[in-house]
Amino acid sequence: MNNEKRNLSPEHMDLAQTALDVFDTKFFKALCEPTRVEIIRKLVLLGGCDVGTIAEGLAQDRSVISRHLAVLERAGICQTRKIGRRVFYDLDGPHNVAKVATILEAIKPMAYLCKPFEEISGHDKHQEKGSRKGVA
Amino acid sequence: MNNEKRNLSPEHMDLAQTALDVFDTKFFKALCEPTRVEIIRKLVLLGGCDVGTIAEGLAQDRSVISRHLAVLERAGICQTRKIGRRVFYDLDGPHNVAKVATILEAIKPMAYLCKPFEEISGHDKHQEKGSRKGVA
DNA sequence: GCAATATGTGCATTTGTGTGCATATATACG
DNA sequence: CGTATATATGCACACAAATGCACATATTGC
Repeated sequence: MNNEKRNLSPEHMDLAQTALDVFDTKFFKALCEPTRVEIIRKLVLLGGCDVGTIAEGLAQDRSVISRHLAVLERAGICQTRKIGRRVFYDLDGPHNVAKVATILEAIKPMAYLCKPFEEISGHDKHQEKGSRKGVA
Repeated sequence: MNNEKRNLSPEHMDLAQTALDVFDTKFFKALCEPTRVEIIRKLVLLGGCDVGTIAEGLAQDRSVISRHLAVLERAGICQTRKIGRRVFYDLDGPHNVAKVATILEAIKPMAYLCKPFEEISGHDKHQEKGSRKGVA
């Protein structure tokens, strides 16, 4: 377990800090669930809908859809508006696009700072003999 | 549960199709885990490392880190190279940036196609009396 | 007021995931 | 060859998340 740090340049440190700050766990987690993705698809197609309409045709119980919608809202992916006894959910498109754009900007330096095995291939430590073939 | 679909324009259907096709569940899922994010941070800082070095200083057992690295690799986030008895993991920066860029391109139309409650506010159905205040 | 409808919540069950330990496998070293 | 080191895997356990049912709450319409 060698501990010599190689890439501790300001650029790398900034990338490690900035990039991972924008990794909104709640945002990613909300998008991991197949049912939630289906809900998003439906919202794209139908626009703002009440819970009953969204749950229509989906396999899960309305209460489950309601919970998923709450997750999406807490992640900032959609907004709600109560009209009478119904609660309408709608995607916050500008917010979602802005969030992904922010992430992209933050990780962009990774494209040239984290090229896989760029330095290790030319490195002179830890070479077990005859093992480094075709490194590049 | 009204079922009248409102936004079934070609643009919305294309968005629903294209955008959600690029929602790589494996990719998002890999980024949900705090430990995996820490691993990524370490890889940014140190560059390509063997498992032992990565696990150094982290709370979890090496075997756990090894598993997390396997998840990251299956998600395409990092690549591996075996050198001797060690396995080096390194971030695939170009791939990761390209993936996020693809997602951003796919969801961009959402910024103007999914403005929350744009149509519902002016819609004439489902108005329970006196409930729609300040819609906009 | 009461019945009907829409949504959210408590609870129990199931499923999935992270974790650590022990161990198997692979490679290096002597 | 055997021993030491590095990594991955099998297994068991803990904990979180998804699910469905029943029910509470809120609102409409009579």
